Amino acid sequence: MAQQHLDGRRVRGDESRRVILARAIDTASVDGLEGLTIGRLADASGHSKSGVATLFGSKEQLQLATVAAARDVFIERVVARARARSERGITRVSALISHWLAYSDERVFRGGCFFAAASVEVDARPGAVRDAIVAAMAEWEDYLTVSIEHAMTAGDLPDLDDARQLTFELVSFLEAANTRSLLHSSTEPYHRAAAAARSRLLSLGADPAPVSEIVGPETAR
Amino acid sequence: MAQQHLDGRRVRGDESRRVILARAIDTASVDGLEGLTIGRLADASGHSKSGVATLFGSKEQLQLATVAAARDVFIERVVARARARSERGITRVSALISHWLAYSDERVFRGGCFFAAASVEVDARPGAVRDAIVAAMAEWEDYLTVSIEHAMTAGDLPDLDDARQLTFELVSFLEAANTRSLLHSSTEPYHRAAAAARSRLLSLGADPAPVSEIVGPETAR
DNA sequence: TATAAATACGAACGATCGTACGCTAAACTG
DNA sequence: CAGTTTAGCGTACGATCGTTCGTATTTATA
Repeated sequence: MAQQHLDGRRVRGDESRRVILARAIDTASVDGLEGLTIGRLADASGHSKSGVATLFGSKEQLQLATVAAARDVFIERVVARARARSERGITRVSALISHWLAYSDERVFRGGCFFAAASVEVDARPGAVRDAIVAAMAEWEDYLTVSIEHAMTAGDLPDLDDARQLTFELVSFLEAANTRSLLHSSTEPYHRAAAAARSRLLSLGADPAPVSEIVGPETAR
Repeated sequence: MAQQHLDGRRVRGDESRRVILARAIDTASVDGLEGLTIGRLADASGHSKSGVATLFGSKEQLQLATVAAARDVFIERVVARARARSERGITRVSALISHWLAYSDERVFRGGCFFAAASVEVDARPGAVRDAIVAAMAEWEDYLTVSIEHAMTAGDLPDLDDARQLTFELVSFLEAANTRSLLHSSTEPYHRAAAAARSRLLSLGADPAPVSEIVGPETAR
């Protein structure tokens, strides 16, 4: 899997990149990917400006590395945790929703969901960065769609002809809650999103028990 | 209402501001309010850089004027048109949704809905610009909520204890459709949003006839 | 008619941006 | 051991940013 011979130079560089990217994902979630600047990242991480520039090559490559780092965090906080704590079926779908809300509410990124911010920033601007955001979001929505299809196969949900429609509706609630929580400095939107997702799944005849585990903040965990 | 004595100087300045702001709302919908620059607006509108600076005073005031100009466009394209073409009740609610989708789909702003872009940009950045965005969005959501309450009073919808919950769900669909249409250069998300809103209203027992008038692109109008 | 206000311009300011160049030190490769 | 690659720094470049200043022009006001 990993390289056989660890290159000490690359190890050092990877660690530097790791530290810098940890700052970058927070900064970008607040100021946007365009708001990332090499100079400020250098100051914040104790490197020189040209050092940061060397480590990433160009601003666009820095942005792409930031997207990749944010994707790792998202997968760990939402997908991996939901997988570890739920079985396939409606329970998994509920867990994905609940962990997404917790991920946004807990401000894993300082400016809320990184991809909610980035997708809106780049949606009208073609380029490699936009392509990376599109790919990451498609990955997430595909995973949620497959999870819904598993719930259908398990008989937890009726056989919808278009699981993607339900995915669209659920992620709509999640992203709207993220933005409104930030705009109004309130956790109420998370409760609204949880209630909306719950009632939508119940309207499809899902088992009320796992669906009721879609929770907003306060009671989350 | 208006001033009695028109000041010829102000008339000239207002016209200049009008032309500049027409560019600004399009630019901001693509590059964000922070992406607005006085120099580029000057070039695009045939004014000098210092001329634009004089007309607006500061960049923040330019951003605030841009938000106000975008609000005017939104009210005309969505609220005023829906009011003119529908009666109070579920018909009005459907019209608001349908006109919102058309407003986004027709790219009244080059980068899609101005407020969808701006709200996500400023949601984690306190300041006067964010306050203006919050106020404009609250105005819109309040209007939709009141329209829902009118539909309830008219008996078109059951008496929900919380009309704002339905508002949250509906605007979630609209904004998600806007972003996804831009990200994927597709009109499909508008059909998804229309279908989602339709089925949500039908699940509340609304009259299928006016609800079916919530339409995506192609068939819109 | 004198004064003030508003539009508009050119020029310049200090700051910050992304990038490039030259260089050193360390680590790997033949 | 010689040569190459990578990390990292200092410096400098041209571009663009928001803002300020001085000045001219037009219009309104006293």
